[in-house]
Amino acid sequence: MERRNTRQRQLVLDAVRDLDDHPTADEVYLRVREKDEHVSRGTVYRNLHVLVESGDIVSVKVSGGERFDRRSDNHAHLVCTECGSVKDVPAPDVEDARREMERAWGYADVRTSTVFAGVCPACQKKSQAAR
Amino acid sequence: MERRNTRQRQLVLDAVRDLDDHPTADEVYLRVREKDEHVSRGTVYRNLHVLVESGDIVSVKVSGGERFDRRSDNHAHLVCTECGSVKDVPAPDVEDARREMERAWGYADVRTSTVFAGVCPACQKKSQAAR
DNA sequence: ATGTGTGCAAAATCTTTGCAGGTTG
DNA sequence: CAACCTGCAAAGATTTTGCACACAT
Repeated sequence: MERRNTRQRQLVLDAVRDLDDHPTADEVYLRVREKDEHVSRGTVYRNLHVLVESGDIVSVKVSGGERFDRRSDNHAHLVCTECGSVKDVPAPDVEDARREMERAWGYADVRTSTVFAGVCPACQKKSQAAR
Repeated sequence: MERRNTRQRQLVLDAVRDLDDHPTADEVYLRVREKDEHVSRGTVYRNLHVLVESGDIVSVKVSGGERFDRRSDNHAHLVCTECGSVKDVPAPDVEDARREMERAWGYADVRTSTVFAGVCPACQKKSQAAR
């Protein structure tokens, strides 16, 4: 159960922090590889899980798959359903509701994730042009 | 672009509505197969996408993959990070924030998804017992 | 020392797609 | 009949895992 500090784990954490555009697992892998040719995909996946588990990073599920993000309680995500881009936005306050999950249903350690999904301005233009 | 009403599409829609425990694509497939042996996985996946696109059903992304749900604007989801169960809960009001996404960033057709994640009572007991 | 973590590659999942033929409106 | 849609199976994409060795504590 002890958590060790390996170079690879640090590289994965750094990669997620450096890439602040919500990278996919594979993008993290590629970034890590820039620093060290020998790190394997398996290691990156394993460490992403460990880091999410420990709360050092956050996993964001959107259409198109799983993305990772540096920890930050106070933002939500705004994703474009056309191009898949993910944008940080201020989080709405759902603290009351969150507490209610713990109180009313007895869940522990409840975390909140708010995702807004729509069509970004660029993609609106694009689909207009296509018409 | 015309939308046709095929037996298979109806079966998929019915399956999602019948299974009200937020089925995975594969669970929908299995359910459909109970009614008709010959429907293929490809067809189920294709129709799930079509139905999400048209708003007849909703896709819920949680740890562990994509789930589907009958349309229902006024609920959020409470998922257990241990067993993966998904529960419907009343949605917190984030309408102001949602509108702000459209106003401030120019996104169109913005939809909201709120997901709470924690450990359900049953899983809390389990991990206590394991100690 | 000891048990975590790693690299590698294979395996397991899960989802998409090409194609030939069937169906809907 | 002209789109659409389907079944099948193969291909793609993504993630997990077994194993032997390496390394942090």
